[in-house]
Amino acid sequence: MTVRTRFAPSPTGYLHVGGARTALFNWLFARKHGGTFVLRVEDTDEARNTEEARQAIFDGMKWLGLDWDEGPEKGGAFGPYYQSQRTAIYDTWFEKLVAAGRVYEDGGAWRFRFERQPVTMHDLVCGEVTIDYTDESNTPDMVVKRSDGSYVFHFVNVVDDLEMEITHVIRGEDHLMNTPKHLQLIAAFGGKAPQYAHIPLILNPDGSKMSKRDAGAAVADYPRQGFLSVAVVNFIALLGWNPKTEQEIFTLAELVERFSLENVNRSPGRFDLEKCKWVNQQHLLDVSVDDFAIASRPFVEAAGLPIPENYPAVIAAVKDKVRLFSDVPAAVDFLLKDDFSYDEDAVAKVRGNAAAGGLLGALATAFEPISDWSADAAKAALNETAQAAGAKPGQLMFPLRVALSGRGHGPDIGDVLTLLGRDRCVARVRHFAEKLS
RNA sequence: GACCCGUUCGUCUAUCGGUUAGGACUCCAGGUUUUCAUCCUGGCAAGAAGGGUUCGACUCCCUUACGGGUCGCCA
Repeated sequence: MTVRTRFAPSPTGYLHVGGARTALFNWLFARKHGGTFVLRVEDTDEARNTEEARQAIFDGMKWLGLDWDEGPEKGGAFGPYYQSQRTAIYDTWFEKLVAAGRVYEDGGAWRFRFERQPVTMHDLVCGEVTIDYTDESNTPDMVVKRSDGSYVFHFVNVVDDLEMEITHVIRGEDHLMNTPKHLQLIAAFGGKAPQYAHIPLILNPDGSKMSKRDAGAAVADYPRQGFLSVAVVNFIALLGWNPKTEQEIFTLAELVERFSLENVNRSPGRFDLEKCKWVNQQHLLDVSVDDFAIASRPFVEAAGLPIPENYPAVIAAVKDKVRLFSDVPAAVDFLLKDDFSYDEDAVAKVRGNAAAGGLLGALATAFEPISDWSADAAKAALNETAQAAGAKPGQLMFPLRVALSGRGHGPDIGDVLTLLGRDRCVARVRHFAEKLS
């Protein structure tokens, strides 16, 4: 049996992390087993569907790297993949229910008559769960066809999973209580039920349900914030699933190799943006300087900073010090423009050393005549200046850093010296020395 | 309210009856780096509560509490 999974979003809003993770697990499971991953658009709610939402979902999946084998833009033997285009198919399946006497009219709508008995499901994640359908007041017969002739979710979802020969339905736990309904429908059709796996939901940091407007909820925000898609995938994969190793940073291929439904957790997880950023930083370490420069450039431009010719060299100096591409502008601004601001705490720290001003003044003078400027030449000058004043070279490093960058943290001083060039270094050191006095 | 699912450091998690309850993020302290970051070392920090079962329970059972989910002519 070939594995066939599907992701079936309704285009009523942007792709959020919960949906993305559902898509991811389906994708991973299909890839892991050499199966087929289907994308099906559940656009039966005409009032709420929008073209923008549909596009946002496609864009989100593409950004995450979750390519589908069948579905919109791709085709396949089980199309069409928009439910709004499958009415004729639903009509024939509905007739089966009519013929079997399992539906009855109620107020213009058609209800499916449940078998009044306990329904047991064997969920790949939740295990065996039994819901009692004996009491009709708790489980009223469900509407499958609305009075306007359209079909409801439960019906089309089940029909399509059958029609498209879906073998594994991996979906959010919010669907667990729907499953008996679906099982009853499948039984009425005489169909073979897919295997179900209900995965726990993702919560906000405070434990509340994560929904729209919550920080980190929209997948589209991640590229805007400068996340790498592989990092986001890595992070959400580990939220509710664990690979049973202490390794935490994975490539897509490694996730595929290790993924299994048995290791999906049962309890909902909270979304920790800090850890997500850390995961991103770890992945950033593997990005080449050139790729990093290309990816970070839009963020730097958006901040209104000029892009110098030696931009890749600038990036090389800060690459390993940022967690997101969006951190880059603030990390490089002093390298790209002269009117940067000084961090008051760092300046105060330098003022704590009464000799700093004089030393920096002397340093500027020592820098000035260097014709063959380099980090080594500058450092040699720094050592001489310090020795001449009877100070340790190390004492000058921090003041120099603040003089050149305006802050106490940043790239390697040697890199800064090189990138800035002699004249700017002299000017900045002199200016800062005067500022101190 | 009824019905389902769940509950290990603040967060993500390991443990599948016997462990000093391990790792990661965050935070703190040292070390390395003449500077910053990386990195290394160390530290803080957990089995919701109460009953059982057992020689022995985080692990199995029950109850309670708490959290989440579902109860639509939404999906």
